[in-house]
Formats: sequence, structure tokens, C-alpha cells
Amino acid sequence: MNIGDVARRASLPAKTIRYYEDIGLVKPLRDTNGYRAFRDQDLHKLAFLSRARTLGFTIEDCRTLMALYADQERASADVKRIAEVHLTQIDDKIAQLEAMRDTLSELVRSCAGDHRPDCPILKDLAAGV
Amino acid sequence: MNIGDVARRASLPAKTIRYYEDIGLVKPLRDTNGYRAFRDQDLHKLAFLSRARTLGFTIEDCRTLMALYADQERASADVKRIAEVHLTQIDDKIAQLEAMRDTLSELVRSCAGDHRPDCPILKDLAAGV
DNA sequence: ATAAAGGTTCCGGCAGCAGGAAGGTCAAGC
DNA sequence: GCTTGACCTTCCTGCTGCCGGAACCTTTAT
Repeated sequence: MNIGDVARRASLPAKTIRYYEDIGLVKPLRDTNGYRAFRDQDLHKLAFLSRARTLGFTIEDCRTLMALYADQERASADVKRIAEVHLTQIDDKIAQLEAMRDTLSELVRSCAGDHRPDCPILKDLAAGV
Repeated sequence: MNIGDVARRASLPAKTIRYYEDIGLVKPLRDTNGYRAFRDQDLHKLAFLSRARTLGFTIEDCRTLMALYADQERASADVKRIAEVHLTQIDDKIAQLEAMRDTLSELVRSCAGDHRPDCPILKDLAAGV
């Protein structure tokens, strides 16, 4: 398979796949013409990556997860721990965004949004020092 | 005021303040020794920036918001529009993170997390192609 | 023969800073 | 007067996870 094929099948941009090769996440063979030659195993890894990235795992997490996936002797506890830490970070991020949203939506609600200069949003921003 | 003073008062790292000067958000004077000399007006701008960044506005949004703040002829509608767009982006981001969280928490819940290799999390990740 | 649609490498850039090197400056204490 | 330590300065690199584009080669179809 050429890069275009795996790109379509793994739903990843070709650019991203080249980058993943660069950082050693996947190691396709090479045809005599210099084209990357992907095996099923490579496609499988890329699909794994695609899914893991969709779930928000960092590239480094992905690297670890793939190593665990390949290791028949792994303990599911190791996988779970990574997912739990990641989950916590997601929760933190959500909380942070919700705090922004709450403040912002209140400010937006209280702003007339007309031609006049008076604006509670700017007032809030400038309220600091 | 030196950079350390405003850093403390605006709760911003000195590094960040230098960066803001670099990109033209604030223009402190200079003492004869080369030190930045911040006026109250500069401090005020930095506090404004600090608050706006806390609410997640991009630097470019901040630039626009500060211009509107300075413009006595502004229409509050212009400010509100920026805030609304930003709010929408925050909502999108939250929705995306919640989707991740839902999937992930279910996977974490279903994983035994013991010494055995069997792991629903990895199974999900590899389920693609 | 040529053109379109693939592929290749390499370089630069994005946001929003942080870290660190190498050095100048200032106030206090001995 | 000298040192110490806390400031300050500029400059350069690096982070995450790619994307866009240039300049060029290969394959396939007409």
C-alpha cells in the first residue's frame, strides 16, 4: 500500500503519517522507487493511533499504549493507569472551560450589544487593577 | 515600576510581559539603565490582558478588545460579537472533551486493571481496521 | 508526448509562551 | 571598597502536533 491508501483507510492525512514515521511510531518499508510500502501491520498501527488520538491521548501516551498492546505479558493495570490519568486531565480541562463559559455567558447575557459604547464585558475585563 | 512589580500586580510572569511587549500589546518606556519603566496605564493594560487570557480569549482577540476598550465611539455589539464567537468555540471544545470523557470513562470502568493482559481499552483502540 | 495524480524531501510556521545562557545593574551589609 | 544576591537585559531554543508549500521524481492514462 502507498501512503494515500493507508491515509484513506486509517482516516489520517498523509502528512500526519509521514510525521508519525519521522518520530518512529510506524516503520513502513520502502519500494525501489523510494515510495513508502505499508504492510497490514502498519495500517493496523495507524488505525490504532488514529483512534487513540481521537480519544485525546498524547503522542507519548500512544507510544506507550502501542508498546503495551504489543506486549503479551502486559498488565491491564498499566493501561488503565494511563487512561485514568488522561481522564483526570480531561476532567480538569472541562472544568476550566466550564468556568470560562459560565463567566462569559453571563457577561454576554448582560451586554446590550447595540450601537452604544457602554459594555459590561469590557467593564469586567478592565475591573482588575 | 519595573517588570517584577507589574508582574506581581498583574499576576503575569515577567516572560509573558516581555512577550507582550514584543508583539506590541504594551509599550513601556525605558529607564536610562535600559530597564522597562511601566506606567499605571501599562499596568492597567496588562491586568486587562491577564483577565482576558483567563477567559480564554486569543491574543488577537485581546488586541481587538483592547482597541475597542480604548475607543470611546465603540459599539457594544462589536464586543459582544467577539465574546459570542469565543463562547461558541468554548462550547464546541467542551462537547468534544465530553465525548472523549464519556468513551474513556466507560473503557476505564470496564477494565479490570489487574495483572492480567486482557484489556478492553486496548481492544477498543485496536478495533479499527 | 504530455498531463494529471500520485509520491519524495526539506523548510518554515502556527500559539503562547518557558527555560536557560551570558551578561549588566542596584541596594545592602561587611 | 567589595561582595553578595536579587534584579534586570537580550538572544536562542524548544514545546505539541502537525499543516502548507516549494521543488522535484514516478506512475498511469490518454
